[in-house]
Amino acid sequence: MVRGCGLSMDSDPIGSFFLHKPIVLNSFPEDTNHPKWKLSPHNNMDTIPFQVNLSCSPNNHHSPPPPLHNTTEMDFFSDNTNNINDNVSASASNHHHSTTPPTLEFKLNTGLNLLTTNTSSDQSMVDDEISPNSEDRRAENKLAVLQSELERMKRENQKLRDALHQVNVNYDALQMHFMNLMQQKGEEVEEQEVIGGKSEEKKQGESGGVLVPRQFMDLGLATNADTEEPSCSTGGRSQDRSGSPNAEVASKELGTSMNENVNDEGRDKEKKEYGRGVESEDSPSAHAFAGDKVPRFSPQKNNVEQAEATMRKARVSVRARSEAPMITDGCQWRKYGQKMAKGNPCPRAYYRCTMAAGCPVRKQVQRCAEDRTVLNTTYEGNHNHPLPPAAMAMAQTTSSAARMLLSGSMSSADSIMNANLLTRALLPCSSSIATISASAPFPTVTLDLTQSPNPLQFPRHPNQLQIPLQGIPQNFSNSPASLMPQIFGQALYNQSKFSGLQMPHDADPSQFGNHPQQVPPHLTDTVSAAIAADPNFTAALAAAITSIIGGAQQHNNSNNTDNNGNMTVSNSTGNGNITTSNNTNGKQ
DNA sequence: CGACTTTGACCCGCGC
DNA sequence: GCGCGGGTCAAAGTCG
Repeated sequence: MVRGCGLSMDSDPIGSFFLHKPIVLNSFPEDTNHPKWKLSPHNNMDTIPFQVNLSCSPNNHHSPPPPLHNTTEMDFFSDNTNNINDNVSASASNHHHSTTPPTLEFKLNTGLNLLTTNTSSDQSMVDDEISPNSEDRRAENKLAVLQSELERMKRENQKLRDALHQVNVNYDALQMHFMNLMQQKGEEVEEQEVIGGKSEEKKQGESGGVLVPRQFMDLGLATNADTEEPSCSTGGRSQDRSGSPNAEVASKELGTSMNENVNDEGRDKEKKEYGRGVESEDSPSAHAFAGDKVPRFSPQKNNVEQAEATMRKARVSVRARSEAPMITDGCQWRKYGQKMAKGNPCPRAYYRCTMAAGCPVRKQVQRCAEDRTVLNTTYEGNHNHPLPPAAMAMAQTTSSAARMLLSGSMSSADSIMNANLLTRALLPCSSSIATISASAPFPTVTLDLTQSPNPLQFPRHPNQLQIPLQGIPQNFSNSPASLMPQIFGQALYNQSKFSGLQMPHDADPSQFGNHPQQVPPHLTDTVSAAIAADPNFTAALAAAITSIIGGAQQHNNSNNTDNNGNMTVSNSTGNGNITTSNNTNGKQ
């Protein structure tokens, strides 16, 4: 889900991401109790649109929402609000008797002008006790106070920018969430139209299914997604199918028999690559079941399974500079092998995700032969468990982009179309390019986060189209941007979910009957067209990708925000490139 | 003692 | 059929 800001993203996803706390550029003590500082329990659009929950300080991204009226939720107010009266009195007295250094003034809320205006009594007292240079000293004090105030305001401004950035992130995440919900809604309607009462038995199983935490499953479901329904916290739907043990058992049983119709090569290959130890999660039988209950249209069915198999082979590759042996991506990994790969003196390490039993996600880590500082991490598979919250904002926000990008994995025409979509999505804020390759053995998304001033430095396929991203942090090793693989891993799942894009348009609609994740082609085409036609969406998408990565970077890097609230990363010397290589010629 | 890493062996696909 | 390379397994070792 979306990090920080205490935003209630699950409720009122569209209207309420605006700010819970107002941005006020001064911090007079009286403001701390001003109604405009009170958190709005609901997103009241009547409130000033610039309300920001400033609990989203760079160091507080993962903190729970602060309680209402909590004066400490803005750290830069804490100094002023907690002991404001003490500070005022103490400072006032200090300044009557000495030339207090400006450092003490940082804790003084000078909005009261305590040091610059004297009452008649004060003036008389000062005049009685200090030297004739008191006027000069007062002027100096005033100057110091103003300077300190200026500094404080600068800090406040920076924090407000950060908060605004976070709000933008939340907005983008919500927008993506909304898009996903809309797509799923359409999918659901379409499914009902297609299968009619065919799923009655299944629905009974769903109703009695076990509620499985699927808060993040919409993007993170593994290949058992064919029997489980991913959703974006859509409540009932999220538990539909997903937690249904009946459906899962049925899928295994039927899949076993159905699998007999699958070509041996594909089956064996899948079992080899995904079946070991995780048969229940990722068995080809489950996918076989997903297609239909009755074997028919065998060639089309093979196409479906081939598409799904290809999607399961889809990979996400990340190039990043890191001195660490492995980038931190928020997941737990266990090394299960290491090999010397040909053409690279550096060994390739093999890891599998251990965050959940049977998670099929694996990754390979290998240093670049040309540049040992570059770590090449390749992810494969999709998580079958909720991802860390920090990863979910990016996951939800970028999933659609990756989905569009990847949805052309089977069709060169679709590849071009989706590349264009993503390009359109990113170009509004970037001068970058996208890449699509037809020569990779399987669909691969490559995210190049190395500090290459020249995006063409690294070898690419000649038929690649490049989409550099704006604001991708270049120092990847400790950056939450390293969570990007999860995004694309999730997106790969979504891609498989939308593998209907690759299905023949004349395919038997009943094939979708028991494969709720698959959307009939015309629906996804419609959705894609709608997305592509919406400049707001594309702009938001581009901003989301940029700002989320940059926002995550806040933990480790100093970020800057321009006057428009756009995040820039301090080390943005290079370009973050997304390279996708879609196999259009690979074996099917 | 459990989790994790290391590392040699094994399996499989592919090209010749 | 054979060799090569990629990927995985699993026993042994290591670590906290």
